[in-house]
Amino acid sequence: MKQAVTLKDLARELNIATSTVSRALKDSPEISAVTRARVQKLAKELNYEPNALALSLRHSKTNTIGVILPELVHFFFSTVISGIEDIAYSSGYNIIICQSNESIDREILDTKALFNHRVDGILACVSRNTSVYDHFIAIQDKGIPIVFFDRDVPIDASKIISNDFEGGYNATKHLIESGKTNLIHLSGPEGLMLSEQRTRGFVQAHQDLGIPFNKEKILRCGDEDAQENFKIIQNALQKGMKFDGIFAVNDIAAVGALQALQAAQISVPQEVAIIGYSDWQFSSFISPTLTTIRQNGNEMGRKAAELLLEEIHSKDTFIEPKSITLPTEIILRGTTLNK
Amino acid sequence: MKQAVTLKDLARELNIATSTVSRALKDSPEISAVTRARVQKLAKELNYEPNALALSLRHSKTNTIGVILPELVHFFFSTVISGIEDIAYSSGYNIIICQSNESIDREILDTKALFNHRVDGILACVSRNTSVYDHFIAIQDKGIPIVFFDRDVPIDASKIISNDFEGGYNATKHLIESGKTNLIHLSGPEGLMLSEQRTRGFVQAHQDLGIPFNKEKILRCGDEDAQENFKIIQNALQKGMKFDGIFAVNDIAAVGALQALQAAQISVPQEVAIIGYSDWQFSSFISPTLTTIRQNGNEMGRKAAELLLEEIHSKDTFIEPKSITLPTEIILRGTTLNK
DNA sequence: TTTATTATCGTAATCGATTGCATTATCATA
DNA sequence: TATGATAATGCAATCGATTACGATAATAAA
Repeated sequence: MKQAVTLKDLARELNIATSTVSRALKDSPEISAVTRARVQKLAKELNYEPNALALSLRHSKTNTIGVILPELVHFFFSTVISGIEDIAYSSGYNIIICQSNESIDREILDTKALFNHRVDGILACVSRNTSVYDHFIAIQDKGIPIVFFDRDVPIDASKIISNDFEGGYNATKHLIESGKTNLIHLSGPEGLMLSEQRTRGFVQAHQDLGIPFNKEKILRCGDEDAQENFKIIQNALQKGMKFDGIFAVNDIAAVGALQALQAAQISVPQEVAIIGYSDWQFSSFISPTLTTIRQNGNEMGRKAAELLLEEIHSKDTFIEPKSITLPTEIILRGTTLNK
Repeated sequence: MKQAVTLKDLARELNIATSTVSRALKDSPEISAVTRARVQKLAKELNYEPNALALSLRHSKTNTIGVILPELVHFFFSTVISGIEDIAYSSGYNIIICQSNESIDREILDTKALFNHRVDGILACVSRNTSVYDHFIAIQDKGIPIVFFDRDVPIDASKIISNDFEGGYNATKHLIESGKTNLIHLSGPEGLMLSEQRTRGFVQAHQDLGIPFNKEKILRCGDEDAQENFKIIQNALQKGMKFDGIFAVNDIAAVGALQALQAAQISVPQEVAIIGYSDWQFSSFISPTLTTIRQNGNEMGRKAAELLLEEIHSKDTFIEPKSITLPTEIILRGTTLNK
């Protein structure tokens, strides 16, 4: 096991100063062509690679960005990461990934770890349980730019989120316009702004289109768990609840609902239509195929990374935080009547 | 925007040497209790955090491990990463992730970048197009341990792979034992050892169970693309090919096949049974639910990380490379007859 | 009182690279 | 033959921390 080759090694070998080696390697005109050639030849021979740590320390620049997100095993988030990675890579940045597992404690440790690693910036999607934001503000105060994505936060920073209100609104509107007027909504966890926005869209669409609405139409479904939602719908059916359309806060919940309906011999979409959210990979595989709202995760990741890099590169001059809202797209498939 | 607080800042403020500050912060008995208290108090006040870069440079230890894999948007890989992250986190390590996008060039750059960042070790799943391994060997030679996962490589290093032969064998055996004897196999890309192993299992099961076999039964399906496999099966049907069971190299291919059969009004599993591979999330959602071979990605990630950490911690004393083969599990569902 | 001992803290080298500022050598010009 | 200009290279500080070693002072022992 050899130790890595350093500038000093090259210098010793050639009997010159490390500063000369350093300059020669970057083709500085200060160094004679002969010396430059000798240095570069030896560097190639010994397979010299500069120590990024030393460079980072010297320049106070790591060319690394940190990413904090709630979960890795999640289709949407994986597409976001992929988008981030694309942009980061093509700009010469590496990414350090931390998953908070929806834990605020973990999130706090992650921000600290990323700061200690002196990442040049952070991309974060806060955990579902985050209600204080001091750990992010502390980081910002130390001059590290942060861009938030997917989940909105009450912090003065750039953020890029999906238009969840619009998504919820259009999903609901689509159901209503296809003739369904007695809708229920499987809503996400309380306090998660994103799911509350979708719910708000659900309510607003009712009002705008003159469809009566009451709170009983909202069933809280908590986690992304098909089984749980299966039971919720099964329960509702047993209680004799009447409805002809379901707007689920995500595709997993929609699948649970679909299966409950199928188990109860209720035809989809004829008797009950279903629309999900996020366009998971499986949504075009199941039968009937799932109508859903697509959020472009890759795009979100790319935009977030671009925004962050912009802030990093202009760290000196103050940059006004931007808020970007990405539009959603409705994907019409088999679980709704598409007239 | 404040600059980060350094030891020197604390030292200047208290009018003592940085070495004293350093020792005081780690409760060294060399430092008087009074001084210790003063230092620690100020450190807390100013929110001092040690610069991990400087520490890494000093100790030649970054507490970071690099991960190279072909793709992020992939259920199996995301579970592997999650497993890696679990172990890494609980051991105080961060992970830097690079996706090669199945490109050897990209992979080479990634290994270089990770080396330059002086990661303490690397976990790698080689790209599908990797046939030379110099870039990995170069890294090894510099004393950085590498553990390979999922895809086998002809390198003297620890590796942890799934028993693809067993998986292919059991999948085929299951089909045969459920009464299907005229099977076809949608195989993965040529040269990818993992898919060749599955194919080998397919062939071996035929031999062991006395079922005639010929090469026409193997249809190469290349990528993980439902559409492509839809067409392959559609084509086969149009050509009048006869079969009563399909073993697909992955669940995506299996879904494509399933849809082609459904489009042709062929009942699954009565007329044709299907078994996939990997147990993607959607496989229990589709209809009929997909019988498949489960590989425990999380487990693979955890084991790989554990193996790597072991090598990192005993970097001085030579450690014999280990090869771990993880067993697979067959998940019986609706697309096969389960007697 | 003197020496030994201990408690406490500072000095300086180090990790690997960069870079402003000498320094030396060479050559041309006055 | 000085002298100034220029080319080529070396010295040393720096980034932020650690740590072996040295230094000082106070206290204890002789």
